Amino acid sequence: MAVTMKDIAEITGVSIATVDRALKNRGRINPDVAARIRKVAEELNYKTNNIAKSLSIRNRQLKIAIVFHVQYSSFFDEVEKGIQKAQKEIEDYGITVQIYRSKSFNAEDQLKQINLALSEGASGLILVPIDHELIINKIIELHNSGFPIVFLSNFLDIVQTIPSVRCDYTASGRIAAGLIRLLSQGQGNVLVFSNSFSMLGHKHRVAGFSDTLARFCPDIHISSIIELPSDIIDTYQIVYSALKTYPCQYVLFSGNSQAGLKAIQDYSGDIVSVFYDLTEVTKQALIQDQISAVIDQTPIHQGYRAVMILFEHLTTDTPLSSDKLIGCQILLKESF
Amino acid sequence: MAVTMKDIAEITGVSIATVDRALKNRGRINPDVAARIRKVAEELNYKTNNIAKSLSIRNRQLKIAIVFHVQYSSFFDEVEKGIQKAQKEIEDYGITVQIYRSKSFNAEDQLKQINLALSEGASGLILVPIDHELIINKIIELHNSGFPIVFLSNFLDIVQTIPSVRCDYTASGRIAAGLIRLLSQGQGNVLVFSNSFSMLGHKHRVAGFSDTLARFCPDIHISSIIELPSDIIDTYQIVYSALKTYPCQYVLFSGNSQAGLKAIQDYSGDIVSVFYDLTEVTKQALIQDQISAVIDQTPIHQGYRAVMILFEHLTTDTPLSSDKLIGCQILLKESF
DNA sequence: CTGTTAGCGCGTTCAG
DNA sequence: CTGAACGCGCTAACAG
Repeated sequence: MAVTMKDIAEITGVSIATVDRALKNRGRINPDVAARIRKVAEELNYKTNNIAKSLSIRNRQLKIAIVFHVQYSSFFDEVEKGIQKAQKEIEDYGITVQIYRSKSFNAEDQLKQINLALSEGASGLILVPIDHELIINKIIELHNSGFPIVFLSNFLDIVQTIPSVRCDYTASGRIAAGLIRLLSQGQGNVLVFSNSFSMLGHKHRVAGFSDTLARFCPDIHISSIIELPSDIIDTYQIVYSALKTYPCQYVLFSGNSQAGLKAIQDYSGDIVSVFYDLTEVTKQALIQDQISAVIDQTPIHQGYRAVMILFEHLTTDTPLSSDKLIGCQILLKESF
Repeated sequence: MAVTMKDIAEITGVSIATVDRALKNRGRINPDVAARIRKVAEELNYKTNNIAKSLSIRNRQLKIAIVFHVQYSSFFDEVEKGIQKAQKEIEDYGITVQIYRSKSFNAEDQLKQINLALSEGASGLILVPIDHELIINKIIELHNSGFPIVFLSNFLDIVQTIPSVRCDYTASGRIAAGLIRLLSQGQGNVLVFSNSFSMLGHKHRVAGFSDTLARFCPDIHISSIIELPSDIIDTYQIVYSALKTYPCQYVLFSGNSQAGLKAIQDYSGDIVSVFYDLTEVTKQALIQDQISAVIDQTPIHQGYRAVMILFEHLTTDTPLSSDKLIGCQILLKESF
């Protein structure tokens, strides 16, 4: 049996409340008896029982707010599934989870959503931060006041002390390089498409890709790196013309996969491609041999982890510290 | 706020104890009031709060016993890490976890360990079952008496109603086929090594592999399928001589990786290989380009899930039903 | 500075 | 057949 506060109270001959004060540093206690209690607790290896604790603190009405940076995205739709899974697991603890969505990449609106969440009693924030002064300032303000924040899928290198639950972007770039290596037998030209570099992770990913290629495959050349917009039509046109401009046998694609896929098909060259992110579109393309591999960032897992980390922090005394990097997965048509 | 038994008691004008009897079918209750209570509970969407429940039932001293089929294996060493992770998560619920190990593939000893576990008060059993009459009979006996059992990493097709937490073996075979397809450009001979077919999963895996190859890659031929013993020296010799006997460019290997790797190196042909299971040995081989890819069955995850499933069953009223298939992962040297 | 008490939601006696 | 009362381990408000 694990040792309880009651045990310690009996041993030290004080009341449970005093043990509580000593162990949780709630002040108003004689330093000597506090020290004695702490010593006994240490010796007996006392650990607070978090499930009992949570039962008791449920009247605090803890609330986790999640603020997205867009109204909709297929990726964040999956993230949300993970959030819901976590929500179910923690609802018995009396903790509420609510999602707020800002207009796409609109910093002012995201700020508004953050404030809304706060006014609605959020006790912690999970945020897909837009890289903008307004947001950064707000984050710093909250963070300095001790308000718990967790970044999700994205991060800001300005605020290093806030943990971020996201894909290991560099690793996902490396793995893409590995796949291109296998597919190409070490020779040829790759054309790289990436979505917005205003999302820091995408920069890291491309860097991971090109560094690894340079290291292991000196005979594979990157014919160009093209940054993609969020608009689907624009994406199509940019991809299509890039394919004409930069001849290549291989494509690494991250962006709107529907547009990318269509452009590659319309171009009708002999192209072997690796896409990021599993969606119905990429899955079907994989199965139909239009894509050779998909690298998935397991968005469900990301959403789940983010909520659970904040939950643990709010409910126990786990500090919110380092980034939680989520591994990514290689998928082939045989994976289904 | 979620609705509690107290709420229902107040609404229906009975005591909490009566609500309890009605909702948990504990008998000794007037059918009419029971029906009324159940109706209200239904309407209010009452769900029992499992964390409160667990606090209350902790004096039952629930104990999860895990019985392995070997004393040691690198794979089950990883499985154990997952078990320990789960153990930490559930210790606040007052649940004990204990591991028993039988002598390698020794059914009599495994039976002894099972009985030991039971005599030491196990309330549920996680088992890596040895495919032997002694074990099967014991399992059936326990299962029929309603004792909760979960299979781990292995399964027996005789006892279909016992859930099994394990790799999706067929899928892992398919994925191997996919990797060989990519590596070979669809042409060549593969030599397949598998560990004992007395473990049912291995049969399924090879079937998944050859079926998929036949379907997608008619020009890749399986030169032979070799069953491997557990002894490391024997493995080495069998692999070595198989390589001489069956010329091939590709190898799919599941077994003692140290022996397999050494045999392939000593043979010194030009062989591209895919290995199952990530260990320090296969990881290093991957990094040093001796192996092209590793398919990992995420043993940690398996151990973790098995414990959590049994935990949930014991602590809530989740039925123990269908198999939980764990996906496997493709690893390249760029994955590290 | 310290102890008593109530309560979180549920399970379980023990009276009635 | 039903209800009051206690306990699981911890927090918190209130006396003292």
